[in-house]
Amino acid sequence: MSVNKDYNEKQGQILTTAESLFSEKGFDGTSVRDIAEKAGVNVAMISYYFGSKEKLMETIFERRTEHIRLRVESLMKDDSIDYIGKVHLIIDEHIEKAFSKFQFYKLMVCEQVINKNPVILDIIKEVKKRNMQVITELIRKGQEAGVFRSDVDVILLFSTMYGTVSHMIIGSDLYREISGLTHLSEEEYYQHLKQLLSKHLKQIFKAILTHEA
Amino acid sequence: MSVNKDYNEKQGQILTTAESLFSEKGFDGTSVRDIAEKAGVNVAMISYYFGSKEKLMETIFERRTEHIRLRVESLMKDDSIDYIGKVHLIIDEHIEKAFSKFQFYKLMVCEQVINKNPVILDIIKEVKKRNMQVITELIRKGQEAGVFRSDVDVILLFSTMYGTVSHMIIGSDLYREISGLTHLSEEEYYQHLKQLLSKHLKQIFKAILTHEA
Amino acid sequence: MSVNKDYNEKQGQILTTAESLFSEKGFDGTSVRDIAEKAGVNVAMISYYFGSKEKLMETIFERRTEHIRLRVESLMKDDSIDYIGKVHLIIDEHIEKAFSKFQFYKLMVCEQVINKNPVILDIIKEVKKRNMQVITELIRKGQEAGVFRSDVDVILLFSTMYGTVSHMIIGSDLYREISGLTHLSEEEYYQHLKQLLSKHLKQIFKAILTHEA
Amino acid sequence: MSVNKDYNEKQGQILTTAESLFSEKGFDGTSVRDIAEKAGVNVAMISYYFGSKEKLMETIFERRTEHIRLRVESLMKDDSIDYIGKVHLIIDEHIEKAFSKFQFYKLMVCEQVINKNPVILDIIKEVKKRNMQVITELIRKGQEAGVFRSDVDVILLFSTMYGTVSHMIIGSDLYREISGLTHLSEEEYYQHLKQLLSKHLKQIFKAILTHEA
DNA sequence: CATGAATGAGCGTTCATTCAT
DNA sequence: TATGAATGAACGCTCATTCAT
Repeated sequence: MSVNKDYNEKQGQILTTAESLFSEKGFDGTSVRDIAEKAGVNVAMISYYFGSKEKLMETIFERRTEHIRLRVESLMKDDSIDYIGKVHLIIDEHIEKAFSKFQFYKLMVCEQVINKNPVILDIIKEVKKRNMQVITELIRKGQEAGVFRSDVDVILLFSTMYGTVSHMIIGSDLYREISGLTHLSEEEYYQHLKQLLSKHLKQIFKAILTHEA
Repeated sequence: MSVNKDYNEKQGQILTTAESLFSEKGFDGTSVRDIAEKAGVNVAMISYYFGSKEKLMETIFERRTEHIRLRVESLMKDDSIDYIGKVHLIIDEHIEKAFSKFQFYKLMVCEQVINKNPVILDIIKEVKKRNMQVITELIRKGQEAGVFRSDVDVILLFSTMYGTVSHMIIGSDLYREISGLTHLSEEEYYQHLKQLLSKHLKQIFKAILTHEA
Repeated sequence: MSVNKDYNEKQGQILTTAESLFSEKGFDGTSVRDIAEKAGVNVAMISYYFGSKEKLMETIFERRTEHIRLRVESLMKDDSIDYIGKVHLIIDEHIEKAFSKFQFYKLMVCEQVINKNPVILDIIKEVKKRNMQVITELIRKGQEAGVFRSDVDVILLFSTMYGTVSHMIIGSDLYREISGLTHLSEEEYYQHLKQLLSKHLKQIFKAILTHEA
Repeated sequence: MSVNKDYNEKQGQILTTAESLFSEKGFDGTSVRDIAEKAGVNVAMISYYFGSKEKLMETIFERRTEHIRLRVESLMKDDSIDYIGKVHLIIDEHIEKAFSKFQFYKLMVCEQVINKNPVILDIIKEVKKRNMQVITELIRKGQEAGVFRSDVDVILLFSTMYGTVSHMIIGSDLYREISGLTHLSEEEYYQHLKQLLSKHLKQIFKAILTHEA
């Protein structure tokens, strides 16, 4: 099922380093020398292993595709969880994934904006479609069960979930400053954010999906 | 009141072209020769007018600062509009601004991610703080009037507004495809999106701000 | 007799500023913008007044030609001064001229090395030949009078005079440091140097020109 | 003992070519493309090997430092050579070194004038101090032995040696023309000059250092 | 299998100069 | 007469990539 190849230690090192640097300085703002140096490998090794800088970027996305994909499918079928509970699962999984690989999520946002590389764009589109299908299906069932309202725009709901989380991650520095939480470590502040976001999004989803407030 | 200088025709041409290219290909992915060629000016003219590529970018942001800033302040004082009405004004103004300068909004998202240039980051932070203050003030008054709930997190609300709109603009291609609206022109699709977003965000704000659904 | 044109105030300002900058940073290391800015004139004015940066340099040399030229000719004919006295006059005049326009002398040294501009080289050659003729003539007369030795190489003598003085001017910083005279102002140190050089060169000339020590 | 690194063939080729071009056209008057073309290497190779144009210049000076340094130290201790003989050794060694690397000596003169690069200036100062110490020590011993006069200014003597030789090298074209020796090759003329300079400087040193003429 | 050496292409910038006014 | 605006050319340098070993 997985398209992920196995990467040896050096390849993994390069991928992780590149992901980090691309996310911090952008694709064009990062040189292969930067990556090679920080990853402790030879410059030529990047072309050698991945073919080119572009292919390296694509490999980063391929490697993380698995991660972006919502994994709640099996739980969806679990009848012991109600529809709102399943929505909560989705929200929490998304938040968890986004914050655990926040550098990659930043990178993904930029790549969508710049959309220079069609391969990457396809990967992003594919996984987004996939995730939307999961949600669409859940909402459809909820609607059939009479739990969810019939006039729900999944795209908008999806955008709010992705958009709000992305925006918080991207602007976390500013919001930490405004919140006066500069005394927290990044890790602590992220834990705090995750809780806030979870509650916030659940409130929004409930309001939009259900008949009552 | 405005800090904007006046730009002559060529300067304006360069600024608009650069904004467009930076937004499409990123700052580092755009060369000054790209800009010069597309703007129909000499390469040297960019340094001549703006000092450097970086300064050009900063000038783009300075020029648009005015635009990003919410201008509803005066309407806020208009007693003939109720609190929810004022919230709607804010939402619609933000959507209108974002879509009318969508390239700049994309650029702004990427610059926040990459955050290489502190001058630009400061501009973004400043205007975001400013806009949040407007909203905070309105909500505070609404709370005093007993119209709005007391447990409102403005940052989260703000992030949802900005994040949802940004996300729709960034992913508009994908969502147009999924919606099956590829027959619409970009302009027509954007009009459609704006309406959807307006309704969507108003629903969310109402749910979060007010006591009833 | 003089080929010097009259320069208006701005032209003089440009010439003096350029002479100083060329001497400090070299011809190619100085931009016309540097000169214009420091001289407080428009950039275009340099081309306007002097035709080009090269012509400006040539004009600097033309203006100073008069200054480099030894002016002892009339004194040479004064029978009340003996031959050694006349040699002393030459030495002191050269030292005085070199130190009073030390920036130009530095510039002259560099231009001889770089010898890119034939016009300037010609100017230098002409005035050097002229000055050597004065000395040659004096020495010839001194030889005829039996005061000076017959085996004198004027070129070598000339080189020692010019070379020693140039070298002291060029390396004055180092020599001031070595001499432990850093407490003196440049002006004071130059006065000191001039006296030392005068005595030193007179000693050398006497040794080489005359029969006794 | 030597701080000189070993330079491979291409590095040596670049260094020699650059030294020649810098000496002929000045540092700022020489482009890295000039050097690369004349040295038969790629432009990028200069940055690749030396880091920058400036560093290349510094490397040229580092490479020649060894050469400038007077190497008579061992001979100084040879008791079979008298003090005047040792002075002659110094003079001849200096002349030999200067003429064998005359391009570098020209370069050194210009760099002292322009003194833009402190690294290079330090190298020059260091080696000059070093060489002056050698001479100072010799003269001191000669004075103790009663051979040399007590009132000797080493700086002036040093300046005369360096200055005269430099001046002859810089103005060799003019002096060859005046001497009517244009039929000689540069090599032949230099041999001739070296002999003249040797005799001339020895005569000067003798006059200044010793009690008799 | 891995890499140091090397390179053509392109980068952002500065240059001396021109020209319309 | 004097100058702000503008420019083609060249600058030093970095880039991703190739290739012999």
